[in-house]
Amino acid sequence: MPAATPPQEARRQPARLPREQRRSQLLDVAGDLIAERGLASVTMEAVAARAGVSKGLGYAYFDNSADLLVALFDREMAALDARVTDALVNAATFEEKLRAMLLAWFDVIADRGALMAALYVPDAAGKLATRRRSRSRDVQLFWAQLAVEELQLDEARSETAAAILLAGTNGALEQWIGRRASRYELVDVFVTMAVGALGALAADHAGPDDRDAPSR
Amino acid sequence: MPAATPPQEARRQPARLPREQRRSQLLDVAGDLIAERGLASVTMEAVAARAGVSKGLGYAYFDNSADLLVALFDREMAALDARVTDALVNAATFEEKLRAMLLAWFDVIADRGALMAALYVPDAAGKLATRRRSRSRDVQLFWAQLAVEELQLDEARSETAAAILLAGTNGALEQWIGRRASRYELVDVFVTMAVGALGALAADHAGPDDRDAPSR
Amino acid sequence: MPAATPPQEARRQPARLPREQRRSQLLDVAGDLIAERGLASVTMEAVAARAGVSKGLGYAYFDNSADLLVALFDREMAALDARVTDALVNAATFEEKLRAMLLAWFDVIADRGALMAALYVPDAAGKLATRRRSRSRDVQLFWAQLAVEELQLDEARSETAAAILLAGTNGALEQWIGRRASRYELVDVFVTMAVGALGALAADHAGPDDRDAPSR
Amino acid sequence: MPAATPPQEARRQPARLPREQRRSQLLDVAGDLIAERGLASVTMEAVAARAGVSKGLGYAYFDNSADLLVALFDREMAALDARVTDALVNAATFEEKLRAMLLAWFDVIADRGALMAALYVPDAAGKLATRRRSRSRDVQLFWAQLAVEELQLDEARSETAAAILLAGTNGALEQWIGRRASRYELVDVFVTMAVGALGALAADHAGPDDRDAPSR
DNA sequence: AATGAATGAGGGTTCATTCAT
DNA sequence: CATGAATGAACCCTCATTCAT
Repeated sequence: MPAATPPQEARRQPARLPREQRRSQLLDVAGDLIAERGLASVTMEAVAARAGVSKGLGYAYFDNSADLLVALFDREMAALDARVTDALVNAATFEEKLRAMLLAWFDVIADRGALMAALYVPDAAGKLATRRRSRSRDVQLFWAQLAVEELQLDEARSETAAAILLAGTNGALEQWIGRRASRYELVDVFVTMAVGALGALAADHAGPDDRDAPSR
Repeated sequence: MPAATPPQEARRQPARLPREQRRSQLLDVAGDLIAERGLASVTMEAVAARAGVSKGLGYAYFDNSADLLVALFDREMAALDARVTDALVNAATFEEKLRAMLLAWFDVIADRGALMAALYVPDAAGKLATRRRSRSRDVQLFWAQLAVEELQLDEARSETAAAILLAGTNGALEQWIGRRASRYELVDVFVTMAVGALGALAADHAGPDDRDAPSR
Repeated sequence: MPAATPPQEARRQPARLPREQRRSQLLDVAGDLIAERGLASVTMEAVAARAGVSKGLGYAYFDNSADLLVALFDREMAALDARVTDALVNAATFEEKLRAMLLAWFDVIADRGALMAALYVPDAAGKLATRRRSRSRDVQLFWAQLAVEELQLDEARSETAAAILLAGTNGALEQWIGRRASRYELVDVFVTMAVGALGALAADHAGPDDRDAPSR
Repeated sequence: MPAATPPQEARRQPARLPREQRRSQLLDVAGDLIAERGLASVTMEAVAARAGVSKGLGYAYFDNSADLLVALFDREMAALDARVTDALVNAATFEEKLRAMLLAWFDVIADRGALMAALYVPDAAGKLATRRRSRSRDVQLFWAQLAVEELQLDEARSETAAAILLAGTNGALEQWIGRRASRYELVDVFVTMAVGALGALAADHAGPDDRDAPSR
């Protein structure tokens, strides 16, 4: 956009800012952009314009645009983890933990909705995708471990089960976003299903030991 | 190596092709690109280059790259549906159907692997996303209906459950792609979990009629 | 435009056509396009599509798109000339001739309005502009000659006067198109002005013979 | 001549330029292009190439080529207006004003010749045409008003007369450009004609009150 | 720490035109 | 006479990124 662009957005903060504050402001702006216009709208140029700083400044804080995205992802996920960790403190049983985690998760989505959705969704491209995958794996292992400890599942199946359940939360999320069920209904159904599923798995495991034979 | 630049890509076919064949070739090429470098790598230019045709030719077949993607999605999903439909013919119980569908699905993935993964994964942008969402909803309703009929779940929870389970298949898929489990193990685990989950849901529903009280 | 374009416009005439008829049809189509969407919309592709023939066919009739435009211009101008010539037959005085010509001209514009306007307007580019200029010069000389004969103006000034008056008709045309005056009012005003202007010129010429001296 | 390709165009100035200066340079270049190769030759790319800057730079100054053209038009017309306004200061009678304006106008054309011609000529397309039309209307109304005040013409006919005379100046211009008459001859002829034309109109108006009867 | 001019690559799109069939 | 696949040039536009100040 050429000639005489008057400042059209909020979040202007022209003057010199201490490093951390400026960095944080840029991330905020990127987050707003994502929430409003999607991941693809996060260009260094757009972020700078909206932050009211010059085009080049972003590069003093992030090596390139992919890095900016990764930094934002890390910040948001750290916040999410903090909430989940908090929620887990008071949960005793596996079911309670599951429920607590889901509620915490839904809380964060309710707060930073579109942003989280955009960040959390897999799309295979770039550094962000790599980071996301690595995080997903961590979360998956955390839950797999929990299932091993609390439900005595074997490790391999526990991991698979965790992957499936975690992916399943996306389904719940979509139902929620599509306004087809309330947050509490969803958590109830999900927890019931998860407990049922893991129970069945534990039972199956205890039973017929011929996992590679006849039945298949 | 001097002079004579060798043909750098397969699939070169500079000659005149009948319309349908060229169209199909362009879709193939787009599929290859997706599988190798992700959705975002499908530009009209890249497709043309790889197909060994001129930049402009693609526009004689697709209005733009979004349309090309939708066309590819439709083609691949039609193939998937055909296989799944075949598989369901010989399945009697719900569990058998589930297993049949999953196996058919994995078969297709085994064939067209990364492509399917990339196409099937949710992201936020463009016509493809719309198309995908609409399809997902259809599939979800199909399974929800099945659950209602065969397991006597109520409709609302059945829908939610279908959404969760369908999303869960993505988890299984990732495990498989990450080579962390075999196709058959995954299907076993998934079916066991699904049956357990739906059973728990049916039981829960039949039981305590106070969906908003004590036990929760 | 790709895939399955159904015939959306009239003037289809698929089968083999005698040469002159096809040529004429293509010119008609080009004329329609100009009238509806302006000169720039006349591309070989658009003409072919609207005529319901294949893209390449136009080149069997016109060497290139500029030639097509010139051919159309010639055809339309020939029609205009025929009308004007007709109108002049019954006009005796210079004033009558002027009036007759203007009315004939307005008639044609009323008929083929937008097309004539687009064709007749100078825009400096390409063969069409050249042709238009050459025609304008011819018309100008015709009227200059008339003024010399009937009003005894000297040739040089007569030519200039003709150029000015002819250009002036564009002003009248714009007034008409802008609906700011009726055709008859415009002709009246124009004829009055033209006669007054030429009379003043004749008088001036007769008078002070010092065309390059004091008064200036 | 071997090696060392010489700088092929003047106006190269690769270095960093203050914003206004660069903008102005780009307009200059566009003007040159128009004068030499017509309106249609003004593409963002051609302007950049000729200015010796990169393809994208133009977009930092103008949204697109249509905007660039409008900016150029505005700049040139402002210069023209300034000259005409100057010239009018010392003119007392209508005839003197007319003459002053014409001379000022011819002066500007002599300076920026082909450019003005190309910009001032009506064509059908885009923002430039809109701008030009609006300006033409303003100029027309200015002269119409003058004629009303000084020659007691009625408003409606005065407007029409102004439109015709203004358009007529294009004819004079063409004569000049075609080197068929000198600037002073043209102004003389034009002024004589204009005064004669308006006089005739005033007389006609005063005379027969039956504008829609016998004589026609 | 910050600006803002400038580059250059990448992708989009349209058409005139050619040519094998 | 007619089709329609294919090319290639010319434009359009957006950004990541660099760099002198």
